[in-house]
Amino acid sequence: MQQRSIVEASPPHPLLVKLEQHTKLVDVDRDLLSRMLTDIRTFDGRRDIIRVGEDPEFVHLMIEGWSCRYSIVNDGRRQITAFLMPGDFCDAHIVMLGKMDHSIRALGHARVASISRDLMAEVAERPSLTRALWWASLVDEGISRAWLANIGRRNATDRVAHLVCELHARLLSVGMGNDDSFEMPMTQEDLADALGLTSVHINRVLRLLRERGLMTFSNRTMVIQDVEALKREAGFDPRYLHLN
Amino acid sequence: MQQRSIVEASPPHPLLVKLEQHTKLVDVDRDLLSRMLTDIRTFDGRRDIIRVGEDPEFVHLMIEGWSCRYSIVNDGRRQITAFLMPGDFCDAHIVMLGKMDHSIRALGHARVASISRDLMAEVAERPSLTRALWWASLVDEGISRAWLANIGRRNATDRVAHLVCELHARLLSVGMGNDDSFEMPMTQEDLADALGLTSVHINRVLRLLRERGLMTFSNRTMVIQDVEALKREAGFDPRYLHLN
DNA sequence: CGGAAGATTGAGAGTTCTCAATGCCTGTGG
DNA sequence: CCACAGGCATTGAGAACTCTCAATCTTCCG
Repeated sequence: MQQRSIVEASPPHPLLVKLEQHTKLVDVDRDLLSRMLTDIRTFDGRRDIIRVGEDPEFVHLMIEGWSCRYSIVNDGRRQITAFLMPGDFCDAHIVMLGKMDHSIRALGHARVASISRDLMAEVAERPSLTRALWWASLVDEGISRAWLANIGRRNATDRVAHLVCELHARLLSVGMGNDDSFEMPMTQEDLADALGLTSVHINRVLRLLRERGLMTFSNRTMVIQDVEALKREAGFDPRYLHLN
Repeated sequence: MQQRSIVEASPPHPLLVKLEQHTKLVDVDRDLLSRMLTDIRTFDGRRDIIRVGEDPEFVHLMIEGWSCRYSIVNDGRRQITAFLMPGDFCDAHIVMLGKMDHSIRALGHARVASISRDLMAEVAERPSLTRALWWASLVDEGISRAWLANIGRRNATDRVAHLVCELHARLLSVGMGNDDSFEMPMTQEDLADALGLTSVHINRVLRLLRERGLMTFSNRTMVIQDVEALKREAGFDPRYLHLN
């Protein structure tokens, strides 16, 4: 019972919060999910979790901290195509596709669960979980499309604002972060590589947003001073996140 | 046998070619797939097949011609997030996600199959088909990431070159197009909206590529004069398409 | 304390955009 | 069969946004 109370005292795991938004899970499902969280590895800043071309033995799931998907284009420049936070799968697709077509790297301190293919097969037996994971994968696809619109059709300031709104909404949806601030281990260069800009320009844009009283980013902490104004600036419409 | 020879004379359906690349299908599967192709609607240029916010009764599948996914950002500008060709599903995800978070529009003359939810449920009963459709959806996700890298980290010329290489490879993979040319109903404005550029700039880039002897686009026909040089220019690495 | 990574700022260059005019092609109605 | 309208393509000129290069400052960590 002590164990139980400790469990109840700590907030529910982001993965659970996320999946239960749209799928009713029963105890069998929860047990299976908790077995996914047993084999956990720690990565410290800027180390690759998986590299392009690999066919990893395990499926990886973010437990704590952040990571990013990225690709290197031919001239050596990097594009970050997703930020992953607790509850996000790194490579559920690898079961189908074989080799990774991009890499995944930890940002700051991160803990990642390794899930054996056998266990994933067990998960696939349960329709409720299959549906839940499929749903999560489709939301990721929606996020990817939203990033395309962001990079393709917004100026630098609005891109930053939009990304911040998204990360804030996603954190809240897994029971993390705070009404008006959150921790974010990215460097300005990471933001640049995610938004199709340079770190120098990101720096100027952050200053502008700070001067306009919209948000402040320093010491790995994002403080949103005026949530509504920031959303308005970014043209942020959260429907693509398919939250409840 | 006459029937047979007619079937053999006409090229196999793009959807079959696509799915059989990675999944062994049996006759039951093929029958089911052919039942998906019975209810076909025709769309003529620039008409929406599905609109953002809708929860369509049918799932849509491209049979002939092209369409695009697109979103409108707050200031009215458009971002195309995917080009769909025969064999591509428009909205398989709608079964899970509910409302559309983007719209889909026909480009030029297009024929689209409407598939009832009942039939989709039947499809979902067959693991081979489920796997095949899931695989297709994951490839779409990979394409989306490749577009992010393209828009975020390549200059205008290389973006156009990369897109052309991709469309060419995808057409070949479903048994369409030609070794060095293909039909493409997009306007220069469509290309611009897909690549995060303006139509004026697309025009200049097309001229440049033409003058350099790499490719020519006119009268809705793309002619690739030097395939290898174009791939080199674009830094095109087709692994993200997961072809065999 | 020293070194390395990251943040900040300035100045000038470059790519892409905007605005605007013109040309081309196609389908339609007289 | 021709004139015309509308959509699309093409070109020029100047403006705007973002990049590059480079120096300096700050923070973090061993």
